[in-house]
Amino acid sequence: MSFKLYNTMSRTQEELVPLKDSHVRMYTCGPTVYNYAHIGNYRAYMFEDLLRRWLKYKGFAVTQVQNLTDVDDKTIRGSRETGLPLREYTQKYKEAFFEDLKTLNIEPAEFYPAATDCIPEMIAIIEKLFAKGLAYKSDDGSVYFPIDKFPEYGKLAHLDREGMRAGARVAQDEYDKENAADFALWKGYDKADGDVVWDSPWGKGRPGWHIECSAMSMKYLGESFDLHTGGVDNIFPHHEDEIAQSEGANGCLYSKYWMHCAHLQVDGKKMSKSLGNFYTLRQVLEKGFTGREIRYELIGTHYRQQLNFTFASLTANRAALARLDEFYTKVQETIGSETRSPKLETQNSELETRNSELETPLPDWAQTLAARFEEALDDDLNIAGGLGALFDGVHEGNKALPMDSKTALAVSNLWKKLDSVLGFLIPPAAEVPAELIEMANARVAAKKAKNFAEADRLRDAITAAGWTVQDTPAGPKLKKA
RNA sequence: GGCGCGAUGGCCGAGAGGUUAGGCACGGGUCUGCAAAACCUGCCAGAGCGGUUCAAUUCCGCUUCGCGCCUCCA
Repeated sequence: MSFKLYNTMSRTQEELVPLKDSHVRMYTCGPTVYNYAHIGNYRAYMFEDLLRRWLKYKGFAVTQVQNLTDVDDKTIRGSRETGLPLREYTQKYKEAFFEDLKTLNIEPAEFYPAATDCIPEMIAIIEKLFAKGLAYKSDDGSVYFPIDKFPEYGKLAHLDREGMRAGARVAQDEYDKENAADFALWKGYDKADGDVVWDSPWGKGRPGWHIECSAMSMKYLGESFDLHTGGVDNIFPHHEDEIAQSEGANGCLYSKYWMHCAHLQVDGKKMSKSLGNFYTLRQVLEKGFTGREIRYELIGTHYRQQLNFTFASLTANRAALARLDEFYTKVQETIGSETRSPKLETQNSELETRNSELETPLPDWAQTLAARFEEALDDDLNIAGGLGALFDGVHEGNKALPMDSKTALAVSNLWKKLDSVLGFLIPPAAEVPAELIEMANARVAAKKAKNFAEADRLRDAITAAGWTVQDTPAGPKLKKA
């Protein structure tokens, strides 16, 4: 089955066919590193993560570039307010961004170029545009792109220039531009920029916002690449302007497909500081939720649908994850129970090798799960359909327990395969403190002696320590509550 | 004003022109010292009004409501 995606450019679903072989080159708009990124930012990065993981699952080679915007109004303001040099100021937030990606188990892209490292490439594009008459310099030293000279301007956003008038907040006091809608390629030096300044053939200044993405994508992916993604808000003007600059300069197609992620809302409202519903990832973690739980929340709604983020659903997701973990743990125990020996690890990996050699077939229910999952994800990343298949599979899998160890191993391998897409399926190994194990064992002894009061007391103590104990045929099982 | 998206059960959220989505929560049962988990089972749907059709929650139109973009916000 082929992967179908919704292309913003055509406003229809299309089959993904890379420009070259089975190699997908994708560019994803990254963070502006002026602050800790908020959960809305991560919703978009999560969508891109699911996309890249699905492409790899489908057998495509993926080269992903995600930029770091480290020079713009906000980073400059932050750097001036804190009295730190721009590079030093943004460094902190760059590092925080990478930490957050780890927390959410987002796979790293192949390249994370910073805007300030690609200034020469940006200048080169602007020079090309000058040569083609697609750039002009204004009196204040800025360089603009004349959109009237690019007839296809508006093709992505489906904006016709006539409709852009009434009601739109087009700044009328932007002097120096030939047309109010022309956008800046280069911003002439302003005193407010302090020491944030570069030389260029047309004078001192700094790059415009849009040009950085054109420069960085071209540098790593070539003049034409396969897939460009971002938040819906980027469609206009950012991506429209990227197309104008890039196609204007190169005279060839910029990106074959465009995918855009809808916004996240909190409690049904647009997230904003004034409404008090604005959260960085770190703030949600501080409320006691794990990266894995937040990942589940952010990935679980189709990317083109607004995601309503609530703490209630985050809590509900915890129970759903526990259900998945319960099943996975039982499967692991089944594998372990028939390979009990001091060299458990070795045996397991041997078994695993043997399994792949012999290709122990998956039971019917697991094959159905995999097929339904793939069908759903192939349909423009229908994650809800995929999760439905997963939970149906868990239901059937629970019924199929106990299973023999070879089957369990095959199921376990399927789980690992699916986890390469979902990134939350394999539960984190929890280290059980020794004294809790002792308490659990003491409780078993108390139960044998029919001293149920003592057994309950021990269970309460374990609960108070933040764990739960379950009685299973294989003995007591401790889980983090 | 222009462009676009959406409205499903207590909550979250899919697919399909006639056949169980799924998750969370809740009710009953099996198992268990009691629990937990698991299993069985129940429960509650598709904004409103028209139209097409043998049949629509699913297609079309209108209305209402919500949301996004319209110059640097993912």
